[in-house]
Amino acid sequence: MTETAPRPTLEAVAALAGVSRATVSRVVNGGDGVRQPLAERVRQAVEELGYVPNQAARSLVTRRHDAVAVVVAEPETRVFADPFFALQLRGISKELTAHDNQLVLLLTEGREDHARVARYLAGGHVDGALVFSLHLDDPLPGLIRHAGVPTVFGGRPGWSDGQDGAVYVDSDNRGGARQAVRHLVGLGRTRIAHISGALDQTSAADRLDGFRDILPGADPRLVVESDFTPGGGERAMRELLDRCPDLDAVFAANDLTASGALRVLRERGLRVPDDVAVVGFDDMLPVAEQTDPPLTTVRQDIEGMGRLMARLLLRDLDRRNGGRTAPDDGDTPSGVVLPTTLVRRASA
Amino acid sequence: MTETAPRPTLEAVAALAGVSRATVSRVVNGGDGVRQPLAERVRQAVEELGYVPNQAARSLVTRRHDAVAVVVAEPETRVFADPFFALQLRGISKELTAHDNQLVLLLTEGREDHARVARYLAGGHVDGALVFSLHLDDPLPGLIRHAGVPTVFGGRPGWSDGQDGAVYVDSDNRGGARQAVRHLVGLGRTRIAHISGALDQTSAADRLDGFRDILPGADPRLVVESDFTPGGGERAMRELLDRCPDLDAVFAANDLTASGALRVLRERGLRVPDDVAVVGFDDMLPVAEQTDPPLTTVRQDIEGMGRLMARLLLRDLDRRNGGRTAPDDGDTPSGVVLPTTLVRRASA
DNA sequence: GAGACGGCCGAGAGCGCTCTCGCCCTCGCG
DNA sequence: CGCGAGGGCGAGAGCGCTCTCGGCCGTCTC
Repeated sequence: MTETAPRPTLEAVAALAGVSRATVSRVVNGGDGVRQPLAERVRQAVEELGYVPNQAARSLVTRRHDAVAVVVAEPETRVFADPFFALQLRGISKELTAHDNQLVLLLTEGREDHARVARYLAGGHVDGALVFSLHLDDPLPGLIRHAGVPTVFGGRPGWSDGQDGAVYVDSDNRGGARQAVRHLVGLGRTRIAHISGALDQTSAADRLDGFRDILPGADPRLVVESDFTPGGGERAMRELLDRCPDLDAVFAANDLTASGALRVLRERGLRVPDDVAVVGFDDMLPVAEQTDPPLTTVRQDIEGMGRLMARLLLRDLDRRNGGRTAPDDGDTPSGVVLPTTLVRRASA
Repeated sequence: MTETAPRPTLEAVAALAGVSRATVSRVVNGGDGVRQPLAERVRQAVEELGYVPNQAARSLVTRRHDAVAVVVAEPETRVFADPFFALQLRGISKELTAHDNQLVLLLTEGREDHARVARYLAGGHVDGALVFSLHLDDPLPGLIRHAGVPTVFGGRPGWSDGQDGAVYVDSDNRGGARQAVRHLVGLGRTRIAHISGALDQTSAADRLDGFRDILPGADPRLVVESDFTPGGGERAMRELLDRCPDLDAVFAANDLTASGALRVLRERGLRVPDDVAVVGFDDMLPVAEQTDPPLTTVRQDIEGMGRLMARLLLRDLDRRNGGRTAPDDGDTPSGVVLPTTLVRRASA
């Protein structure tokens, strides 16, 4: 098994088919300008030898790699604790493989990794990058832009360094939050609290903004910043109850936080939704459906976000490449925001 | 920003430093056999031009890619619903980047993807592969072995086609199960049930075997096959209670299953651990710590498994390569099994 | 029927790197 | 002071592919 079978080359195929390398190349890459019978003979030779093009040699001349980096800036373990990231990855993967692109995964653990990633991207090993950077002060987006690699961001990036044209895909966090709060208002709730996520993340900030859109005059004590985790949700819920024992609804920044809040409410003997209505965000199924009671929440299409990111990047890439500079479809928006929907279950 | 800055080549560096390409190459690759001052001059030129080697050109001649594929065979969404896979991936990523290797992620969704993956691996685009294949009847491992790529498996692969020498990393599922059950026995429990995972996965089968090791004469009605999900855990628990209302302990195949079981127990008014003791498996923190009561469970070092897989593969690769055929450290075991530890919390 | 045109195919020049060879220069030793 | 050995460096040959260019032939036009 260890014998290194010397892989057949273009040359070999050409010899077998009795044609030139150029012709084989043409057939392998789409086959334009080669007559039917000849092309067929080449295809047979390819089949017979089990020829697979050497990507390195190809890249060397085409300067394309058909590979895209996915960069996940993750100082915290959090992203791994919920399936959010995995789902996006899946969407990305589907879209990329549908277009014969490879997915190179770069996970960053700390500052020292930033330089490594920047170097890698600048090194031109991949055609583009999909970047997930959650925090406003993250230097990574800046470094990446500087590297000059076509990039699409997952989630609205922070505006910290005035990057105007940054292309990103996000879901409508603000609108989703409005839906949630409006729903609670519609239920007749009047003391509605919000447990936000870490506010150095745009998603958390946007959800808070949505909350404030509907309740501009909300008592500031009804808003607590938390961190998107169940444990954080518990702490925040306790604090809210201490501050305002009479609250009658909670909009949590995500389902995990909501699950923590539910636990505290139960522990304090408060009934959900009778005493306190609870709405989450994400519609993360294993969480939202399994809470007690099942969670009313705002659904976002996570896998769809991933797919869309990949699609935007690929489109950009082949525009630069094959470059039909058609101005009519040239309206790549700098940011695409996906809609959210409210999913009603038992908690509100 | 769109201007394609022509990246500097070895040639350019050589010219600037006033040496030959060969010398620059030597310096870039470790610098043996180049005198100090010259090497320094080269390094400065590299710095000044921002030179980054072209990996494609390099691979073309070295036939190495410094890249490893991670293949996740996942017909089901399940793996994505728990952080298991993400943690392994993280371990793998750390180890690979520490050795300057890239991680190419291949997610497979169905049968048609198998051929694609096999072709990719056989195509020699990567130096090796780390493969996660959960199901016994999965054809992927076979295809991959056939592709002749150095491979390490995550989890003991099924023996379906007598692959003797397959290298794999797994945790001690059987031993861990024994620990769990022994603990329950030590608590004085006598009617101990087991909710297994899907038995076409070796991890589930091994845990069941561990259970039987300790309780060879267990009432067969006390064992129910489930599917590693919370919902499955609920269904299984209901069935167990219907069959044997007098059971006094449950060993669940993983934490997710255990959480479902706990919910049913609470719903039926049974106290944990007073009436029924519950032990899980995995020690998946967001789950195990957040259940009510917190879960006693068997911990496995998931990230460590990932690291180890990567390390074994890399070692194998550079043995084939630099090939110090040292027979003394040549004892690469065909399977490495990592120990598990019992973590006692409140549920048992 | 001749010239022009266009479509197919082959020849050959690289893409940027590594690595083997062999030259030269230096040092050690007789 | 002469000779041999050895280490440092440069020249050059590819790695396997793509792509331009030019030659050939068939077809269309007048």
